[in-house]
Amino acid sequence: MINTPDVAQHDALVACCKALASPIRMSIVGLIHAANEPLCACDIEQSFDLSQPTISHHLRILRDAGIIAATSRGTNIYYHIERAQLTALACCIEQFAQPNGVSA
Amino acid sequence: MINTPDVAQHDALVACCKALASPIRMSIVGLIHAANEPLCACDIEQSFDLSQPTISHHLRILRDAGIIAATSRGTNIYYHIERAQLTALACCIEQFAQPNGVSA
DNA sequence: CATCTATATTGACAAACATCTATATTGACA
DNA sequence: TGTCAATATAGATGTTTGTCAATATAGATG
Repeated sequence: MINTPDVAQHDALVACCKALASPIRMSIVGLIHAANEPLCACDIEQSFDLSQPTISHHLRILRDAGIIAATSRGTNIYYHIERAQLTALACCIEQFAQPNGVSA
Repeated sequence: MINTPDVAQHDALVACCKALASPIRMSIVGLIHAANEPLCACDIEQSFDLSQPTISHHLRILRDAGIIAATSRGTNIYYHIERAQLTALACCIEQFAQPNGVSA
């Protein structure tokens, strides 16, 4: 979650941007969003022309940033979007678009 | 501006995130926002313990992503935030936080 | 328990990035 | 025009990132 004090917030903000700063990871998020339901890693892998470990790596980065979360069922691992985190990120960015000193 | 067709929008989105995916660049944006007025490069340089060319480099990346814009006056170059771009970015991210198929 | 499937981890390597020093450009002004 | 101040560009170098092949782990099932 992005809402903590100054420095930590700044770091989390950067971490989220970093996680989304890749065409592949942005596409993964778009894919899960478009699916409107959790997707398992194998579904995601099939959408890209990249090796399984590479996708696994990108999923971990998104997970570490708190942008997606995982739920296991049997041998499958399903990923869903962490809405609160993305909303918080969007708010932080929107702040920069507002004149300073304006609360809303 | 982020609002164009699919692929271009995706790329612009990634480009913006990439530009913000650095503690220094995020701080630069925060600095300009906090100042509430355009800041010239020399002001920005003084806030960091980095060489002038390095800051210049980061400013260019932010500018190329459309997040800030420059205005020259004399020998100084003043940077301000491109609010529309950041708002567009925030909206795109917020979309991912919303269930798919919901327009508002 | 042996084996299969799904996913993660490790190690290696190339590409991209951040930083510096040195140098170039541009505008102001004596 | 010569010089100074502000900024940008170029080239070199260490660090980080993306990728793959190989291997490990964990759950399901014969």
